[in-house]
Amino acid sequence: MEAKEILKQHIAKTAKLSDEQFDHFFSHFKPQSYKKGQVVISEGQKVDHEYFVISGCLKAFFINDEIKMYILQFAMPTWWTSDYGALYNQTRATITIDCITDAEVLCLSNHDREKICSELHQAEHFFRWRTNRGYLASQKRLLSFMNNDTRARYEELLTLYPELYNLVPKHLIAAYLGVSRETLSRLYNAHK
Amino acid sequence: MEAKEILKQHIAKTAKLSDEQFDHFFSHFKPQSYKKGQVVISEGQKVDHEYFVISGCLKAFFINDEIKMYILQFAMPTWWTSDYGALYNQTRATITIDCITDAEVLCLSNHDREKICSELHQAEHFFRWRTNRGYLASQKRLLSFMNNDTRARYEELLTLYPELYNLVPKHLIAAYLGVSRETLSRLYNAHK
DNA sequence: ACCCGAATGTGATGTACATCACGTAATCAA
DNA sequence: TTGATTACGTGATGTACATCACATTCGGGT
Repeated sequence: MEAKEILKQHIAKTAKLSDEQFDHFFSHFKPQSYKKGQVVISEGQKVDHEYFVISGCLKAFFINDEIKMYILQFAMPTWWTSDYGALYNQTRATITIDCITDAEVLCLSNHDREKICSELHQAEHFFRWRTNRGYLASQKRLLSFMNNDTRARYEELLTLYPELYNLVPKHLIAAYLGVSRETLSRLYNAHK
Repeated sequence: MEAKEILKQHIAKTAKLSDEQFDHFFSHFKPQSYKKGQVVISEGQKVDHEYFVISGCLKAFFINDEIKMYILQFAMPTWWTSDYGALYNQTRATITIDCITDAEVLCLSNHDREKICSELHQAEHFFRWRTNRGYLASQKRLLSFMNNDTRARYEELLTLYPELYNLVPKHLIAAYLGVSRETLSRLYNAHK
C-alpha cells in the first residue's frame, strides 16, 4: 500500500474527511526516504517538521553528558515523531532522531499543520486525538517506570511490540527501559 | 477573581472566543467545592468529568499492591485533571484523585467537551493545545526520571513549584518523585 | 487542654542495579 | 577472506535506594 493510502486510513479512524478534503490535507506532506543510520533531527538544530512513519523504524533519543543514551520513543509505521517541544516552542532540538532501519516517512511542517488545522475543523480534531493518545501513552509509561521493576517493563515492552525483539539491538532496548545493557542481558538470560 | 473570569483568561491565551462564544462554552461547566481529603475520582468507578482547578490543590495518584502510592500529578489552580485514560476510553478509573487542601473546581463532562469541540472550532483548538502542553510536560518528566537522580528531581520540582514545599506533606513529594519518604528526608537534611 | 494519629527523622541491613573489566560472537566493509 | 567495529555475555565490586524498626514531633478534633 502506498503512503497516501496509509495516511488516509490512519486519519479516517478519528476524523471524517471527504476525498477532496483529504487531498488538500495530504498535499502538505512531503515524502522522504532515509537510509539506516541517517539522522532526521539532530540535537541543537532547528526543528521545522514532524514525521509520519510509513515504513521502517526510527528512534528518538537524548544523550546525557555525551555518554548515556535514553530512548524516548521507537517510531514504527503509522506513528508520528518529532522533537515536539522544539517544534511547538520554536527552540533548538534537545533530542536526536535517527533511523534504526531504512525508512520512508511523510514530513509535515509546523506551519502547514497549523494552517490545515485552522482551515479544516476535522484536521484540528484529528490532531487533538493524536496528541491525546500520545499523552496517554506517555502517562502510562511514566507510571510503569515508577511502579514496575526492570523485568516487568521489559516484558511489557515485548508484549506491546514483539517485532522490536528481532528488529533492534538489545542495547537500544536497554536504553528505552533506562537500564544498562549488562543488566538487561542478565535479566533475560537468567529466567529463560 | 471569580471562576468564570479565571477560566476566560486561561482560554484566551490560546483561543480567540467572542464573549457570546465564551458564555456558551462556560455554560457547560459546573462549579463544585471540595473539602480537604475529599475524593473526586476513585479507583474502580466510572469517570464522566474532567476538572479545571480554580483554587486549592489536588493530587492524582495510583496505588500499587494496596501499599505504595505514586503521584502522577499535583493539580494547582488553572490546571486540568482527571483520569483521562478512563475518561476517553469509557473504562473504570485506574487512579484516584483527591484534595490535599480545600478546593474549588469547574467540572466538564466528557460528552459536553466533545459537544463544544464539534460546535466551536476554537474550542477544539484550545483543547488540542492544552493536551499538547500536557504531553510535553509528561515527556519532560519521563526524561527527567530516566536521566536525573532523586536529588536533582527534587530540586527541579521545588524550583518549578516552590509553593509545594509548604503546601504538601513530604511523603507526598516523595510519592511524586518515586522514592521512599525516608530517602527524601535524608536527602534534604544531608545537604542543607 | 489534651489526646491520638499522622508526619517526620534516623539508624541498621538488604538488594537491585551501575560500573568496570574482559572475553566472545556477529556484522560489515575493503 | 580478513580485519575492524559493533553487539553481546558474564564476573567482581561499589552504591543508591528500599525496607524495617523505632523515636520524636506536629496538628486536628473532642
